[in-house]
Amino acid sequence: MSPAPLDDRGWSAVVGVTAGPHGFDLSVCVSVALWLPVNKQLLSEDPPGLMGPIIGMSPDKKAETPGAQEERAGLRGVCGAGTLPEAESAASPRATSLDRTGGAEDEELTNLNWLHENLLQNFTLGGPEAQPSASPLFDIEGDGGPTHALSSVSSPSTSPSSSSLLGGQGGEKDSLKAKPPFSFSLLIYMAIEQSPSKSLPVKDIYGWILEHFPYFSSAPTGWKNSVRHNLSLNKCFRKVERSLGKANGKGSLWCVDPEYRPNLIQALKKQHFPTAHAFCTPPASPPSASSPPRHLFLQDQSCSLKESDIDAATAMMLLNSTPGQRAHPCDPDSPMDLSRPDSVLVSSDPKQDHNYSSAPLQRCSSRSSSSSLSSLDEGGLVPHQARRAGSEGFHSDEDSDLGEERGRQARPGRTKPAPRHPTGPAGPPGKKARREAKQEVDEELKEAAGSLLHLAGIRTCLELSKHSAKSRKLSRK
DNA sequence: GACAACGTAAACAGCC
DNA sequence: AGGCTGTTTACGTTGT
Repeated sequence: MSPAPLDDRGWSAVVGVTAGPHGFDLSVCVSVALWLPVNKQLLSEDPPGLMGPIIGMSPDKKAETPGAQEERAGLRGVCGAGTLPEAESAASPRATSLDRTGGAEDEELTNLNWLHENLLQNFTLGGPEAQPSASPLFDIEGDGGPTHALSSVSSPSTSPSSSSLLGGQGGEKDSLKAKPPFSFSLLIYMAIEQSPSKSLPVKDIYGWILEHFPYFSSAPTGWKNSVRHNLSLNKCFRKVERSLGKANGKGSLWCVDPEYRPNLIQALKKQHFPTAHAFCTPPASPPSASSPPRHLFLQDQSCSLKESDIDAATAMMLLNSTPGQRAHPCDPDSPMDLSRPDSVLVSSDPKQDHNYSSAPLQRCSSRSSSSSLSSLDEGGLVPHQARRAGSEGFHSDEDSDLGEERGRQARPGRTKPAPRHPTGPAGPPGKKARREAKQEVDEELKEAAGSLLHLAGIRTCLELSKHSAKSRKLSRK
């Protein structure tokens, strides 16, 4: 099914991919820019019209006031301490240009100027200097303060700017209240990823969400329940005990299970891309003169990019967490250890998203259709370790302290191993020529993906795969 | 229609 | 006692 350019709430995403000078060379300009409503019509409507699915929420429910911000300040200190590694060392309190654009009014809902000026730097796949503490999505500020892209743009306290993130002028007041196009798990993921220590107490997660998605400030309190529900149920998130004797020790810290991060990344990717296509065809209301730079949109050349290219590019972007840059409380060894095959696997299987209980199996069942990276999977890169039989909750074979601690149980009906349909080189017998051609294509894809990874300084077992592919090639000769 | 993902609500227990 | 946190169950909606 082809995705609608915009969802029913008028949200869309901006995903920029600029092919480098060498075609597949996407070394730099892969940018993603969150989301924003571009449907002016929708935005100009009254809130109920804008809210879409959430209309159904009972309006009588008590609105939550965003009071978590001051709490957040207090909690920040907690995050980096205790059982968690000191990850904030790289914190570099700096005010991005976003801060300065707080009062800027966007003339157009589709004016992506703010995006260009404020966010792109943070989202580009530039060199290491570009992202001191890169996150799959954001330029995570070390101090987790309101200096990062999103918060500075959308902080309700600072702003009109939030409206710019949410769509700019005019109906911003309404758009502010628009439900973000992210699932709770993704919101949580983003919150956690943006924290200096890559872990947050629930309260901070609330705070982050409130800060960046003001919609929730006026939403019924049920969303908090949903957040907790997600944290508890979603295997992507792990609970990390606070250090003993810590003041404010109520509750635990939550972090993203590195093993499941690819799933979340994948989910994020999926959440962006369908709508991203909207930008292939210019929106109804064309960007103003101060449109974002060429590389912001797919348009032109980018439109001609194969989806696989885009996928690969996205993966590159999302994986823009150079090894060693971040410490992860849950997995100090490798926050996003790109040397681990499972860390780079981003499949296009919708079932692989992230949720609840089937993630590990889902990963195994990566169905690679068009994604270059997925072709890695085909290339035998599905990590053996990911193929855990009956993996429920956190696997017993990994850091048992946490795994046992949570004792997540199987959700009946939630754990159905998706059948894996390998589409690898094995083709119909007797069609030697076609088979070889297919293998050639596969190998080209692998090499292309490898180039991408190489450009990002990522070494994965793809190279091994390449080697083996070449070996196979040689052995065939 | 089945299924999965997701959202929401609610009950409950434990802790502070 | 009340609020917060965490877990669990249930159900509805939506998309595939």
